[in-house]
Order: sequence, then structure tokens, then C-alpha cells
Amino acid sequence: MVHLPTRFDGRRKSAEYEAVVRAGPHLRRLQQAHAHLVVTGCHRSRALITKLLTLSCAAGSISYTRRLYRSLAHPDSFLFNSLIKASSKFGFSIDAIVFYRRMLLSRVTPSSYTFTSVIKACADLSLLRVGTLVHSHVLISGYSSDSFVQAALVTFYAKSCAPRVARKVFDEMPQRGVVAWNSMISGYEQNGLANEALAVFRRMVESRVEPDSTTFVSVLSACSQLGSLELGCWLHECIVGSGIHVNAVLATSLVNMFSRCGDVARARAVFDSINDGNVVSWTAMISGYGMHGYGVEAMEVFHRMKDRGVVPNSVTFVAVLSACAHAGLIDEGRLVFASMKQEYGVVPGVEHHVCMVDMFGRGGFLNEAYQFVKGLSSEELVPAVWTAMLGACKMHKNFDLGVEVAENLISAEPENPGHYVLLSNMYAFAGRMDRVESIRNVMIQRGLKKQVGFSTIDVDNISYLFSMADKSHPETNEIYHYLDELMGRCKDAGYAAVPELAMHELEEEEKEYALRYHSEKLAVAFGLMKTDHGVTLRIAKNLRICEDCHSAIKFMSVVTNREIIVRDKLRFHHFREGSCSCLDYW
DNA sequence: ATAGGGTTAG
Repeated sequence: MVHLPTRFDGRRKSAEYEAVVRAGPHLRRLQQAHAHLVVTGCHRSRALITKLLTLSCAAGSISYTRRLYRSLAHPDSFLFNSLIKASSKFGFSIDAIVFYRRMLLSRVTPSSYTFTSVIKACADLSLLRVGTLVHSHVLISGYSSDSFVQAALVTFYAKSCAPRVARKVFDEMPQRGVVAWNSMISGYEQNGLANEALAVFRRMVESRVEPDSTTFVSVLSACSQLGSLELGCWLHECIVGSGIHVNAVLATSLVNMFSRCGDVARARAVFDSINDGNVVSWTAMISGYGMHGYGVEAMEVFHRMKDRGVVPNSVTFVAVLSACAHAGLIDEGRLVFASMKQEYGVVPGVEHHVCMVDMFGRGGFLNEAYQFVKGLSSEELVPAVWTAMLGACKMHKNFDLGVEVAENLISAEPENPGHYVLLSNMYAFAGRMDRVESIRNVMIQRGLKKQVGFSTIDVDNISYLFSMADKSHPETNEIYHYLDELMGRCKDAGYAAVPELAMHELEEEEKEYALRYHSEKLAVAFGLMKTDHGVTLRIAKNLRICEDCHSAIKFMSVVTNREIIVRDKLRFHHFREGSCSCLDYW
């Protein structure tokens, strides 16, 4: 047989290529392969350099990638696309944008592939201005009707907190595949626009586009935001009925949805059906138990997770410590915090510190909470830690320390209305109504407003929203009348209004009225009126439940013999027979 | 010769 030189040459190059591929995404092995290419004289091969570039990016070494790039005289469009794609894919978003700029400066024409990658980089960095500029390049280059570029733009605008622009791009798409719908749904969901996300989902179904597991992951998140169990159960049925394979990601979304909608037993049932659970699924279950105050169950799952060889990470420890805090498991929490550092090498962050302060505070160890705070370095003493400390002071009615902490917090974050409200509450406790008044004036001067609280409840698949002293509901008179009558029965049973939040609302004349008609009370009254005896009420509130409402609902659960579940900003309260699952620490 | 796209969980 005759071996022609060209053929021989081709085979030799292929062997070099194989050597680079074999090195894989490992920096040292890639450098060895590179050195070998230099020795054999193949280092000028574009194909090999391109492969080396993407692999070094995958190996996490952007500096080596840059060196390879600089070694090239005239990079072509292939090389730029590979560079931009790889750097954006592996998290080097800024480099992706820098390479894109170099591409333009080198007068190399970008393609739709270039745009999808560079737009993703802008999305990951939420760079609205840069991304908008790239969008203009898209329009000039004539790629504005490319469906991949459009879907990338939808995601980009959504991640840059511009969901309305995202919607505009979405609406202008001539045809929308499942990914485009998913981009829009997740875009709304991530901006906290749960109802909008669900509306797009319904339109997607009407348009006869089959939702896939990604669709449901986003829709379930939207449902979790709303806290609507009825909606969640319907979605669960949709998933089962559609025959979609419930992978670990989707199952974890279901666990999260059921937990956040108040049905932790169903969350557990889904969790038990997961075969290929990873650290995220386990963490979701732990956090689900934690927010319901089931600390023992959370610890049990945590230990089983470790027995199965799943390694907990930083997020897992936040879930575990928070579960300990909400269940009063101080000793367990201490051990977990120590093992987190020693056994797992997880460096405690702000969230872990907040959990610890919270845990000591709730558990009645105010002094220990303060010692913990004082043991932190100055860089670790961020406002969130002080806020937790302030919450502990409030709980234990420690006026002096609380005022000191609150004043520091206000000087650190003068625009956060929550700090003023807490300080005001401290003064109200101490009977210093003059100080309460002056804080109120400062808030008015600085144009600060308390967040508006609202509560939702579902009755017969319809979600009803109540805000404080709300009168928009058509049956307002009946609801208020029922609530007054109910509060009368509670008083007979021993309820006394908790004067805590004398300053809960800024409008003086509405104080007492406001307290009597807080949104959660209205929602409970409405639910009691509209549902049969034996039906558990589920209410979701956007802020923390107030002390007076907490006390009132405990009495309501007795006098009406009902189970009432309230989700507030941080956790669940299960009211039954006059007591609450939070044991009055929240 | 070289790569190949947009969406998803705690």
C-alpha cells in the first residue's frame, strides 16, 4: 500500500487533536498537551488552539485562555465565537463581553451564535445598558428575528429587572417555541410577578404549546410565591397527567411548592419518591421542615442525608441552622455550627451568623446572642446581623440594648423603614411615647413608608386579597360584622388586645381601627365565613405576622374549633386549639 | 480541519 503524504499528515494531526481532547478540562494536562503541540510544530493549528481554548475555559482557567488568545495573530470568527461561548458558559461573563468587544474592534462579523452567548453574559451580570447596546447590534446585523437570539433577549431583560421590555420582545416574536415561553414565564417569576407568570402559562396552554419540565419548575415557583395550595395541587395533577418525567429538579420544585404552600406532609411524600436526590433536594426538604417549625424532622433528614453520603454545603447549613432556630434546638444548632466549620470546611457567612443570633435570641439566651455578635470581626458585622440582634432585644423586651442597636442600624441604613419601626416599637414598649412620636416625624420627613401588608386566602379556587382596613371586597360589611362578633367571643375567652404596635401604622387616627382590622384577621374572618367546619384555613401574608394578630388567631382557633395555617414572610404558624406551632417565638 | 445556541430547583 502506498501512503500518500497528505493522508499521513492528516492522520498525524488527528492524533494531536485526540491528545488535546483526552487531556480534558484539566489545566495541567492541557498545558502538557499544548507543550507537545509546540514540540511537534502543530501549535499554529486553529482547530487545535480552538479546542484548547474551550477546554481551558471549562477547566476554570480564564488566564490561560487569555494567554492562548493573545498568542494568535488574527483570530477568526470561529475562534471568537468559541471564546465568547466558552467564557459565558463557564461563568467568565465579563471576559465574554471583553472578547465580544475585541471581535467588533477586529472587524470580525458576529453571528447569531455570538449574540446568544454575549447576551447570556449580559443577563448573568444584569448589565442592562451593555445588553441593550448588544440588542442594537442585533437589530443592525439583521438577527432580530432569530428565535434563539430573541429567547436570549427575553431572559436578559428579565434578569436585568426589566420584565416589561422582556414582554415586549416576547410579544414581537413571530413564533414561540417552548423555550421562549419558558423564558417569559421564568422571567416574570424571578421578578416576583407570580400572577403574570401564571397568566403566560395559561396562554401557553391555550396556544397548544406543550409545557415541559422546565415550564413547570418556573410555574411551581410562581405558585410557591402565592402560597396557593389549591393551585399547587392542580399543577401537580397537570404534571402527573401530562406524563412528563419527574426528574430531580422538578421533584425538588414540587417539594418546595408543597412546603411553601403549607402542606409539608405532601412535600415529604414527593421527596420520598426521589431516587436521584442531590444536595439541593435534601436541602429543600430540610428547609421545608424548618419553616414549619419541625426541627426534629429537619435534623432527622439532615442526618439521613449525611448517612447517604450526600455532602451538605453552605445553603444546607443555613436551612439546618434556621430549622434549629425556629424549633428552639439550641444545643443541636451549636453542634451543627461547629461541625460546619470543622468537618465540612464551610466558612460561615452572613446568613449563618444571622441564624445563630436568631437561634440564641429565640431560645431565650439574649446574652449569648450578644456575645456571639461581639465575637464577630468588623467586616462580619453587617446590618443583617444587627437586625437579628434587634429582633432578639425586642423579643426579650431589652430596652437599653435594643435602642442602642436600633440607633446604630438607622445610621448604617437610614433609608430602611423597618429599622425605624423596630426602634419605635422598642420605645412603645418602654412607654416613651414622646420618642415614638419623634421617630414617626423623622420617617415622614425622610419620606419613608412602611411596607403595605396584605394577606391572601383561597376559597373555591379563587384567591382573595385583603389589606389593612380594606373595604374593597363586596361583602365588606358582612366580613367586618362577622369579625367584630368573633373578636367579642375571643374576648370572652380571655383575649386582650396586644398594645405592642400602638405605632404599627403611621396614620395616627387609624391606629386602633387598623389594629382591629389587620389583613390577616380579615382573611381569617372571611375564610371562616365561607368554608365549612372542619376545613383548614390557609392564609399567606407578605410581612411578619404581628403580635396582636398572632394572639387573636390563637383564640379564634379555639372559639371556632378550626385549624388555621398562616404563612408569614419567614415561616408557618399552625394554629390549633389555642396554641401555635411556633411556640410564640418567631 | 475547529463549536454550535435560548429556558429550570435549595
